[in-house]
Amino acid sequence: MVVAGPTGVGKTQVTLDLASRFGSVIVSADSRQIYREMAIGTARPTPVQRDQVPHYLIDYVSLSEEYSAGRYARECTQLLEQLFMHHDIVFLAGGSGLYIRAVIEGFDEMPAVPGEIREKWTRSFEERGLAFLQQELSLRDPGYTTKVDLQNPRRLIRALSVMDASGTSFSALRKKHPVEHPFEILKIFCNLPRKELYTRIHQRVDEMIVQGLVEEVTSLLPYRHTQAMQSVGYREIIAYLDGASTLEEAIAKIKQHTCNYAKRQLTWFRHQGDWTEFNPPDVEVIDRFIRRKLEK
RNA sequence: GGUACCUUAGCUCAGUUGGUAGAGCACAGGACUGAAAAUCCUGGUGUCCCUGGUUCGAUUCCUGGAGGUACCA
Repeated sequence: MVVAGPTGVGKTQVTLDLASRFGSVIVSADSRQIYREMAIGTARPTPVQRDQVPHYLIDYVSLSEEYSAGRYARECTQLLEQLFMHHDIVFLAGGSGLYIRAVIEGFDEMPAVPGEIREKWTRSFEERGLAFLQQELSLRDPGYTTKVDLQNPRRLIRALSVMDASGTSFSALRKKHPVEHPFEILKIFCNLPRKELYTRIHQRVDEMIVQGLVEEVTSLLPYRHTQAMQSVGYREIIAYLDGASTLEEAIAKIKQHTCNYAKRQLTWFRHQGDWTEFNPPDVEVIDRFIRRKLEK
């Protein structure tokens, strides 16, 4: 069972309810809850919730480690194999669309890119601009030029880095071979009316502050330059701690940016695969849906 | 009370040597195979504070008024 949905929609509670009903376990598909040090700002399930149902891939790596969708795809797939030896049903739940897709559809094998190579290309971008990257790409992999978003430096840096590390063209590595899974996949999408979702997000941000988000971010300042710390909720509090904004401004920004993020998630899932949509409080409805599918 | 400056898109502001205007953010839509809570793309007619005046024509210049900011009393 894959449970996805925008941030703040109530996935955690629904998945918890469902998993306990089916005597199952939960594997997180969340690119930020995976970090041990981040709890409040990522709305990680509480210790109480984690006592009710076993959770995996939460609280899993340290901020000092590099993590990636590729590593997630590998480790999650391996984990699922193990879990299915003891369980008929496993819940994969989260909002990181790419992570979920990487597991469901598989990720092409690509060589690891040493940090220095990416840094090298990042520097070229900063010093010589986007046009330079575009030019390099059209020299090394003209075919990919028609597929990538040429305006997006991240994509160009990624492709050029992989080619540097592998010596092969990026297109040649991007085979998009679908994977075969030894299990059935049922996709459940949690959604709410936009307004209601945004209201929930606002409330949740206020709760995070009460729970001590500022203190959490303060304690993580040594990691401020990591990618994970650029997440919504963290970067704004860092700006506040730097004196670049007031707390009120930071909170308003977090609310806004979280809503922006939720919208991006909705766009992703709307166009990525066939999801059956539900309203999160309707555990009964989802339960019936799952049982009907299981009978077949 | 006096002097100076400000009043333009939901917000912060730019601009028009007088021919009714534009950025960022917001908001909406979209992309995205290893940094993905990231990154990127597309979409802007709004009594240009109000009132008279000058002018073929004023948001732009002038008069008066309202609100704001700073300084002086």
